[in-house]
Amino acid sequence: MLELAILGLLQEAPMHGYELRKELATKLGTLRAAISYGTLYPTLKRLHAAGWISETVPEGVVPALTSRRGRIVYKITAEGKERFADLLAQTGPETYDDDGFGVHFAFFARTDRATRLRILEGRRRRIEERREGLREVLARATDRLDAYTLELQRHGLEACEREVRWLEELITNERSGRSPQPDPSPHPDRQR
Amino acid sequence: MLELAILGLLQEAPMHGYELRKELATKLGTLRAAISYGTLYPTLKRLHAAGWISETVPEGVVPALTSRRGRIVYKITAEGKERFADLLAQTGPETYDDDGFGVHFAFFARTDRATRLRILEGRRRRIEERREGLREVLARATDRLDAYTLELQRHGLEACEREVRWLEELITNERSGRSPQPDPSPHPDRQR
DNA sequence: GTGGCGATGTATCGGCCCGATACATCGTGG
DNA sequence: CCACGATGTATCGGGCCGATACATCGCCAC
Repeated sequence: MLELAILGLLQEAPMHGYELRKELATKLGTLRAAISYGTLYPTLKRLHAAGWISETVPEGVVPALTSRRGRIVYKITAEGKERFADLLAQTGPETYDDDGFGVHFAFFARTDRATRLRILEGRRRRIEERREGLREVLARATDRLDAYTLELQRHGLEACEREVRWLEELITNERSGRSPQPDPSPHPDRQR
Repeated sequence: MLELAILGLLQEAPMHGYELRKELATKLGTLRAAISYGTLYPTLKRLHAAGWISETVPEGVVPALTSRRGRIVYKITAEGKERFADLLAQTGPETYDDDGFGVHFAFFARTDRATRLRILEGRRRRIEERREGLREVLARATDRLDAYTLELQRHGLEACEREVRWLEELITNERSGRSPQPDPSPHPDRQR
């Protein structure tokens, strides 16, 4: 999952670890807590070993002057781009859980409409199941559970209902073409 | 975190693993996906090693007849109850993240009012910070992010605002004593 | 009656990810 | 001139997950 997110961000621009972590945090918003370095660096090593990203130590225009030391800039490779496309297109069950869906959604601008629809519908189904489970509990176990636990269920149920409505709206928009412009062309690298 | 949840459930009634997992799933509702056995059994071993729960193989009234085999019933010990009380009362930063808060809230019926208030307020603060972060991003980075990413942030922001309102309401109730009856007496063991 | 099948039940393993920790450099302001 | 906060890379122990394996129980179809 993190692999997909990293590849996606590096597709937009090369970056070093610290920067990557911040971009990750803003791009993924609420759906995932800020990634820890204890996760990030090992993952970057893994991606490098797999040949999907390259690690380069940038030596400023004049090495002796601009030597910022340690900074390692990661850049996606051609194989990495293929890998990213594969991950983006696949729609397994893990695509519909909270983390998986969030990451996929964050890169919808690079996903084709058919896949977007499949993911949105899969996610809706998943949330509907969760919602039904909660309704079940609230209907059957009102006496077995204390007031706080019930309140927790009620709040969870409300969140599910709201998310389903949100997904419905997104699906409708996708179908009617009123969706946000996907901009399928690669992002121009941002200046840094 | 899982430790707290297990101890809490076993405080209500002795159980074997399978049952525990189901109770865990309903009690914790949305806030935590169903716990995996790959987590549950090692954790139970850990709790047993620490002396907080006991493992017993129940031999039916007449062993040869009712032998259901393997089933291991876990029961909380006196030390376990102390441990549970300690965990319930402590309010570190991990008490305010999604998982931690959910588990603590689920056992609010066994928590004293002062602690409940502290936790609710800590949680509110945490969510308010998250909310401010999202507002920041939405205000400053509208041009840097694509429409889908923005929609994700917007949706996250809405969820934060709603959760803050929910917490406000709970806090008000706690302060005015209109909160759900805490029922501080130990649950009568359910028949099984 | 028996044979399969879904629910019940215990258990392990590889691997992802986290929090804590350590350490070095840079820019700024006291 | 030096202290401190932001920037930056890296490791380690441990919690938790999904996949997998395997055994039993109750029931229904054949």
